[in-house]
Amino acid sequence: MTDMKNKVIVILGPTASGKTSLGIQLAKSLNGEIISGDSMQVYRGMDIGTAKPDMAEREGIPHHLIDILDISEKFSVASFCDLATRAVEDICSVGKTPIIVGGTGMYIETLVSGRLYETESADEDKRREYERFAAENGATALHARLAELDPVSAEKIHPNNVKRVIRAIEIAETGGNTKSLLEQSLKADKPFESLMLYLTPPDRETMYSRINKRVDIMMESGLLKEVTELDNIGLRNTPTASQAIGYKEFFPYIDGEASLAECVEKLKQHTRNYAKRQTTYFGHMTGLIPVSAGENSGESAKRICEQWLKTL
RNA sequence: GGGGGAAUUCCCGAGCGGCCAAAGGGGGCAGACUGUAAAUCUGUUGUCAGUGACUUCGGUGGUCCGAAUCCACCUUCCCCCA
Repeated sequence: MTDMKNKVIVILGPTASGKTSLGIQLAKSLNGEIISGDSMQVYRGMDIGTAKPDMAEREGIPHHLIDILDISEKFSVASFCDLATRAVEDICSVGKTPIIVGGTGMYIETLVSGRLYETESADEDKRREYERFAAENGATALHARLAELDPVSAEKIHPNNVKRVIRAIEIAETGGNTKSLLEQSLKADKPFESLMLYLTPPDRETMYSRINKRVDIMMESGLLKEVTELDNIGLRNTPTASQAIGYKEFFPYIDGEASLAECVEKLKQHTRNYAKRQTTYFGHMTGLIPVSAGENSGESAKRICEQWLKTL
């Protein structure tokens, strides 16, 4: 018997597609535990806006990677992969099935493929310096610097995408290697076997109206209060949490620069845009098993999972 | 009742005789994505058998080789004086 890899089930899909409840359903019937694959649910206090399942909804199923950070803390793919990998091991070690549920495509793809490589972590001061450089001399000038250090990456990254340009420069300058070389030499070593269920979105119109409705419900549930309280403790100056959709949209209202209705509208729009971006992202991922969200999506998903878990 | 201003492509908004299917922004649609990813960025957006043709700039009729741009009338809206 060789070293058998752990098996994990992954559920992904755009926002408001029903991932959370499907995950819990599966966890119940497959003796599983949930690992959240979401970049924002990790933050304590961000509940309503991130559509975090509350205790009742969780139905006693243990959830990992939820409420593990203070909003002031930074989160990234790297930390996610780290923590998620550990969670998978823990869950498997007690004979249970890990079920990763989330919509952050990049996090999940990176985790599952095991393709994250080691390199120096980010230097915030350096980043700010580059940002200033780009602001003063133009994005093209910064891109030109990348072209000298790593022409292959420069070719692939659009000059206007300053964030990515900076990251590539960062790698080239600190790692003694370049982003493109790392990408090339990368041998994806999967940390575990995974079955990826993709909750296919309904037609655009339905998806959007579902999103709009969900935002209205969030408002009724006290989203504004949640945002205001978090803003009082510095949300808008946090490195990662401040980016969350469902929060930043209200800053103009809090500052008296826009009406509540306008902010809610923006929030709906951003959520719709986000959902679209997610579907684009999932669209290029391979190995996804489409599951249409519906009444018996739980049943069919369950059957697929059971069968897969039986195989070696 | 008198005087003045405005009507532009899905929306806002430039254009003020040819270089205008019409700037710019928004929205929509499509896409990229390897340590900020709920972020960041790109393309596209009148129609069609698409280096070209055709229909658009409130309506109708004029002027002109030529009009979104000028004139007349009509419709609607806004402002000022009554």
